[in-house]
Amino acid sequence: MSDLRNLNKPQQQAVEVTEGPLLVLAGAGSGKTRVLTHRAAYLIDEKGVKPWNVLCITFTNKAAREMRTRINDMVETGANEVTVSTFHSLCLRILFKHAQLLGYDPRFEICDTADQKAVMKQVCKDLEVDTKRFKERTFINAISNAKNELKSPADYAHEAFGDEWYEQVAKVYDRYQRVLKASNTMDFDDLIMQTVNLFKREKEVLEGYQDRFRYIMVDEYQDTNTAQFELIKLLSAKYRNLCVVGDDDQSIYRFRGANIRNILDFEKFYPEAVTVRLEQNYRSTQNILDAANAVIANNEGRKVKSLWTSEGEGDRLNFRQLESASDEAMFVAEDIRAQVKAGRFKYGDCAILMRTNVQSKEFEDAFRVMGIDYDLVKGLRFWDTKIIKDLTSYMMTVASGMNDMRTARIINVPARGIGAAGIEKIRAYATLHGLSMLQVCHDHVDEVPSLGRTAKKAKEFADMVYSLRERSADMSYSQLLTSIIMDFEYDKQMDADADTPEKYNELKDYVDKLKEALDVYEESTPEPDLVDFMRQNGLEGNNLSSSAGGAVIQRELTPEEEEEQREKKVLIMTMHNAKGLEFPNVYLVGMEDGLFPGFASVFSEDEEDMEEERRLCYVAITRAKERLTMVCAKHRMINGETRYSKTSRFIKEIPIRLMDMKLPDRERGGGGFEPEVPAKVKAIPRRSENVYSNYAKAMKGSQIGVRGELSYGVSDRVRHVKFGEGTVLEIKNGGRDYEVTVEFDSCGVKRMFAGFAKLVKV
DNA sequence: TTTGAGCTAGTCTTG
DNA sequence: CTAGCTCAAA
Repeated sequence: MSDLRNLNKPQQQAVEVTEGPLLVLAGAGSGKTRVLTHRAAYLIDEKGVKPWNVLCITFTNKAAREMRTRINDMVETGANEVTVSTFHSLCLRILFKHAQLLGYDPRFEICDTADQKAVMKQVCKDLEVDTKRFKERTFINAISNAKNELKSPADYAHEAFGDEWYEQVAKVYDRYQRVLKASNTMDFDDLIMQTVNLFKREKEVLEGYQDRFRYIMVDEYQDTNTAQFELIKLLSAKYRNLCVVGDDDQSIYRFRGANIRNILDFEKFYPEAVTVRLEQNYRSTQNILDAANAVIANNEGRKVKSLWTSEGEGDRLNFRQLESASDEAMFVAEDIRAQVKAGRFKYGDCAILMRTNVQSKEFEDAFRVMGIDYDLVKGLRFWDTKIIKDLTSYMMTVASGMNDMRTARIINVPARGIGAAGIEKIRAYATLHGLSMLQVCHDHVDEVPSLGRTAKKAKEFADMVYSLRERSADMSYSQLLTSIIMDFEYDKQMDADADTPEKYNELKDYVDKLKEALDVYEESTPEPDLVDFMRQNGLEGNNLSSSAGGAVIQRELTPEEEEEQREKKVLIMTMHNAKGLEFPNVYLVGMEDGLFPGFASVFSEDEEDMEEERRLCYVAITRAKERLTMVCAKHRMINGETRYSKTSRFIKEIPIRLMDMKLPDRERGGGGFEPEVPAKVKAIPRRSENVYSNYAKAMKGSQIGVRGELSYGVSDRVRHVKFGEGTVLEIKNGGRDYEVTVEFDSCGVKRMFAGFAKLVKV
């Protein structure tokens, strides 16, 4: 049960304010999950709130699971009655019950990312959109943004004001939405938007849920978008017991619709709101926190917070500039090995955090060379994998064949002579006659005009489906899957998809994983149903990692596996992926202007872009518990050309007193790699003046194209590797580098930094 | 219809 | 550089 003595003062306050709106500004590592779980327990055990009146909303399944177990551990009775759910699965459950009111069949399916793409392709073709000019991907993003802003196709068209692009999006959006509805499907954004629509339209339904969820808590509130904000606003409108927990400094998902104003303006929306700040950090040393505080203090739009710990200063932060990207990786690998040898950290205590995924390659190579086990956390999700999508589509087609999206996906996988043109003809005939594509293939192929040879192939395919359907009556789902792979020769496809033996094994692992998931589902569900299985799992975003051994494991592990991983494996992941995690020994890599902060934010007019990047830096720094090392390279290959970069401005925002230029104590292990550092740097004792001068030297070494080094001036002719020849219009001293404006003969005026552009006078 | 050569574009990413 | 996709030849 909840014991408030385990909490610090602000934490206690956050737990005890149970009535009315409450904003908890929870800095990184300040124990917000603790507060949330204690709060749930306090409501139920102390305030006598019924468990089923409590709702906890999170963003990720992982967070929901964690919250669930912790609430179960803490709440004395009825913990299972507390609703702990992600936004999407909450909405899914609500829509499930009231789909008819919105004109959907209650057995609607979820359209995931891959399905979206297929639909969009179709839509663009139907509307004869020039996909060279307007990319499918861009439309999908635009539609997603529109839905996150609760804009209907009509709203969108209304706001287009004759702008060609917006007009185009409005048309595509409208068509896309019709296709989804016709196939009784909702995409992820629909789940939220349609629930909001439902609540706005059906007052009694809304009131039912308001009475059900009298106490609402929202985690990671800074990541909410407009639709989610609206949803919460509606749900909490009657009782106004809304507790939101978040950290505006950790808002790093603007690019996918998160609206930081939701948290910044919370007190404006709810004037009676109580605000609690959690600033005591239980994760990192004071030096790490000071660095994080110093960096984030450069942001304008934020609620001022300052993290502190009672645990002491700890080590200073390490910074090193290496020559190239591979040197950077080798340096990190060597440093990790030295730390492990010294007995200070285990491999599993170490994490490499990078800005972009492409940076991982060098580190993988370095770790492989040094024989260090690692895990690369990929953004790829299990249910989004081609093979899983194929196999589940097969299963659904064999089971019912009602969903043309799924049938179309696999009808020619592996290739069996039914090409795109043939599929279109079958689809057209099916829509015309209100049949499914599978029915057409089975019963009406000869009526489809000009199918030619394809007709026979399509019939054969349908016959196989029907034959397996009959035999499948007393098969388990996993047996059905095995039969599918045999009957439809899917192993041929696996061969085609895998160019290496490792890849092939990976695919086989996926098949086994799917079988396992099917078995588990079937055994634990009284009335197993494939649509239900798909719906549940479609929302589960298990991330995958791939490791040196080629084995594939899911990110969510059993405790034993997790323990093993902690011991043995260095983790490589993006900074975004690291949010919410913590590691004793952290490496921030690629700390270069143009990489982190990224290109776009450096050149952006919008100051907010740089601020978001800085928040990401804040998130990255605060992942470290004990030791933080930041590294960068003077040059690296980006998009096929060598790019020279200056040290990240974020490094320069960290006070020098927190930095340590000392080299790590490395035992010579015969790795054959000697970092390129002047010998005298190693010998210098750790005195601050010297630290400063080394620091300054390191900084200076990174200055490419400083004053006086430009070989050209205004109105000179210059050559650029990519853009060709042009005339220099303007040279501006941007402080750290020159900003050069050039009019290129072939592609017009471009503005660039001299250090990046490598312009040559001609 | 299939396959492979050539072109293009290139943050981050939950459900 | 390289992954992913389009288009042209077989």
